[in-house]
Amino acid sequence: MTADLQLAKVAGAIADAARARMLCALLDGRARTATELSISAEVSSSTTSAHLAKLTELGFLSVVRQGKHRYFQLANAQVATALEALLQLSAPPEASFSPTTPAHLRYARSCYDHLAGTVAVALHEQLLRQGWLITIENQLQPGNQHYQLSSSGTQLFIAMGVDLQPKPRSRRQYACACLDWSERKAHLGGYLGAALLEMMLAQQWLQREPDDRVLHLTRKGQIALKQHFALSLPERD
Amino acid sequence: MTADLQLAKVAGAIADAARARMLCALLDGRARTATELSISAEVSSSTTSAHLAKLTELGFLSVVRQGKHRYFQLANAQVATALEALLQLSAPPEASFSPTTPAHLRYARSCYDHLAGTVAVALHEQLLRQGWLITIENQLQPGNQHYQLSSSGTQLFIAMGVDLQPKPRSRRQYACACLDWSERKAHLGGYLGAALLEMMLAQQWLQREPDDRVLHLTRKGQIALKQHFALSLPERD
DNA sequence: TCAACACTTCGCTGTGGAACGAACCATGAC
DNA sequence: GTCATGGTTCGTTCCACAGCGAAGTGTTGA
Repeated sequence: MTADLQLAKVAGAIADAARARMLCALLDGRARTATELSISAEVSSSTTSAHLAKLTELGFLSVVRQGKHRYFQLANAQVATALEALLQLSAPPEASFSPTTPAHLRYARSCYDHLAGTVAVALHEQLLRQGWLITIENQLQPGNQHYQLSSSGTQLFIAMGVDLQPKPRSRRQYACACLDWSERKAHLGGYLGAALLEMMLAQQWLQREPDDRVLHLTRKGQIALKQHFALSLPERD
Repeated sequence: MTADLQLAKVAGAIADAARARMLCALLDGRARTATELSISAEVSSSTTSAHLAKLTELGFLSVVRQGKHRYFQLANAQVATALEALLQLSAPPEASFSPTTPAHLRYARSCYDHLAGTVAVALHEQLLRQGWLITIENQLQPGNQHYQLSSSGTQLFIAMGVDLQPKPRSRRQYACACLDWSERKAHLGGYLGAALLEMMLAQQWLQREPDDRVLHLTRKGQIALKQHFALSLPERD
């Protein structure tokens, strides 16, 4: 199939009010059951089933069976970032000088399963600047930026309680640069990015807004970022 | 209107075979007449007219009247990058270790009106590393990375014959970071990026493949990049 | 002024696909 | 076993919209 038809097909998967609502609901990276999604999308369960089948078949979603529930989530970070790109387009083009993304979303949010926004970009920069994260030269994939932890970085992450062991047999990238749409700079993605966010949530550095992908940087988180990463971030909210 | 409905609407603009073909045809940044686009899309002129009206109204395209012709082109680089993001999604997700973008596209291509791909990213890095390009701290738009030429950079660009005067009354960014989808790193966008590409094409450093956004780095271009930017790039093709 | 051309508007047709309810298949609880 | 619950499959309805041709508008150039 030619590229243009593929493009139309992929866009078609998003171009429906119900499916768009489901995808937006999943943008925070959490998994949801079909019923939960049918409520978000405001359609019947049978309709939902058809939509989810379509999205799964096209590679937007992945499914996990658990008992009689089926949990759906975004299949990978690429999907999340493409959705964010499209969301940016809905804002009025060239709208004077005001940034297009709402401030609270721009500051800290979840992108699939890792952290995105101003905070994430600042953190990513600091990790590289301090030599905690090292770029791997990769001949096979010169495009994608890949990282590994330096020995000092490993120490730091262990000290903070980040789980550094990816699940066995996982084919996922260990650590890589992921484009931050609102910031237009990279933040940390891959397994390490996900593990880091998990720790930050567990430790209450960040709090999820219920049913939303906005993340709130707590006072505790601010102090911890300064302490562990020597990163001073302004307050917000 | 809520974000999810906007998302569906924007995706809907792309989710049609004819419109997708038109958008792909415009991805190289060149402007085309309605008739040319109707041929690309393989539909009648009346159908084409309706499609183009829709795309223009939604902010995907901009139009310039010239005599009895109407020239259409992508409205801004954000549109081009969002389209590229979607195109990436059509590739099989997590397809083992092979990069998703075809090699010739990944190496050098036009993204709207400036250069993208491996070459563009390498160039962008070098411009910053050598201090020819300087980051502007911008309080109003902390997200977008903006640049200006240093005095040595200005000299360099003038020596190469790049036109450094933006059109008067242009509200376009002078120079900014633009995300490179295949590389996942930034390249140079904005007015300066466009002027640079224009010079490179005029000087035959790069050649356009007819009716395609693939760019071919010529022998002359390779030598010039080394001479002016101290940038050694491998051959391709 | 008129013919040629580029494009738009209008009216009509046909189809893809989104919606629902009812019936059906699982799984888990009792 | 029986019942409740989560999800899918099927059949049907219905509407949005892409498609076309014919007629209309506007511009150029002879």
